[in-house]
Amino acid sequence: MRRNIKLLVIAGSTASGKSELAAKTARILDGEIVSADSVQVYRHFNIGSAKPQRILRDAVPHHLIDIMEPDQPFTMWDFRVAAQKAISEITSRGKLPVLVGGTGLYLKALLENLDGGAASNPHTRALLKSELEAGGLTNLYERLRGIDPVRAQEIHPNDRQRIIRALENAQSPQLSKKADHFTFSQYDAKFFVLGGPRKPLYERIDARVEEMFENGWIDETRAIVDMGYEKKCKPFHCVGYRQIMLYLEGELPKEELVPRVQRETRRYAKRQITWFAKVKGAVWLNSLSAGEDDMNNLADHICGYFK
RNA sequence: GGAGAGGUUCCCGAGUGGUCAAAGGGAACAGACUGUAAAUCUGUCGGCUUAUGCCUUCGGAGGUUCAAAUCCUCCCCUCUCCA
Repeated sequence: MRRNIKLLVIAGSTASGKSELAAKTARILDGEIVSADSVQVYRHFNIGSAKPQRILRDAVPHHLIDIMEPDQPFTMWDFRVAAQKAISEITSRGKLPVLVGGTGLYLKALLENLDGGAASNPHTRALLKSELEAGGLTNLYERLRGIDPVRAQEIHPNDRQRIIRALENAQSPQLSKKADHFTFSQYDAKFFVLGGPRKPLYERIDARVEEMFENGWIDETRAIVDMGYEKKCKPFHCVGYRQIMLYLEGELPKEELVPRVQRETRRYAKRQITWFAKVKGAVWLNSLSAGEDDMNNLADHICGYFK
């Protein structure tokens, strides 16, 4: 099998400067960007997901942004399929695919060809959720132990989300197994992680969150609600939108909103960093020194790997 | 000036003689991660070359006791009410 599709991956935590740097390098290398971001796929969630600015998007083609409505489910599997498609289109044009994003699982699903098990089934999931409410988590966990003790071993008894998924998977008929899963990656990816010292990163996050609120994040959220989307829609549950929803419902005082979102964003960044720290062969670059010249240098540095 | 209430480990807050390095929550730090992943979950959280061990800690200084965050004395500070 071919393993020759070259890929540039630029990962990193929120506010690490991925989008900007990716656009720069993509322009130099004649590439197109494929976003690996679980929230940017959703339309209308613009400010809070820090979608790349218009200027960047006009300068370089971006894929997998604004492809879903807020009430549509989108999973790591959907990402893998969509990204593979986008990548093959890009390469067929003779361009370099530049994966950019902070969603570690998505990147992994694509790069390592995770097979993911049975397709998620809204019906069984709903059933399991009602069972959870009726019988408690422990019962579900015990059941999982009976059906798939190996998987149960890997999951913590408190992890309701994974327990439900594991049961959903275990209870599904085998036919749902994907036939086309690869045993090795078809991609030859060069993986970069943007970041830097924790302190400046956190300062940057705090400042950016504040800026987002100044840019009308609350109004944007309210507008999406007014469009008729229910709060159970997935993107409403991510960092920031979630807290804004609480505020709009009167559950969170206004003066606590911004600090709260800043804190959650910092935590999110930490989780991302923890995730990327495990990626083998990744090259870490300090992107926090901020200056325009520094960014250009970084871009040149990255491009050096593709000559 | 008088009457009450209170000062506990980074914060909030339990604890009124031993089972207390001290519940619980928060914050912080670290980690996990195969179809919700910006999600979900876990661990650590006074110090010590890591121990059924030692040392330091519950406003301060003394005292009682085999033993005190817990009892007594004095002092300092905070809050509420009355003047």
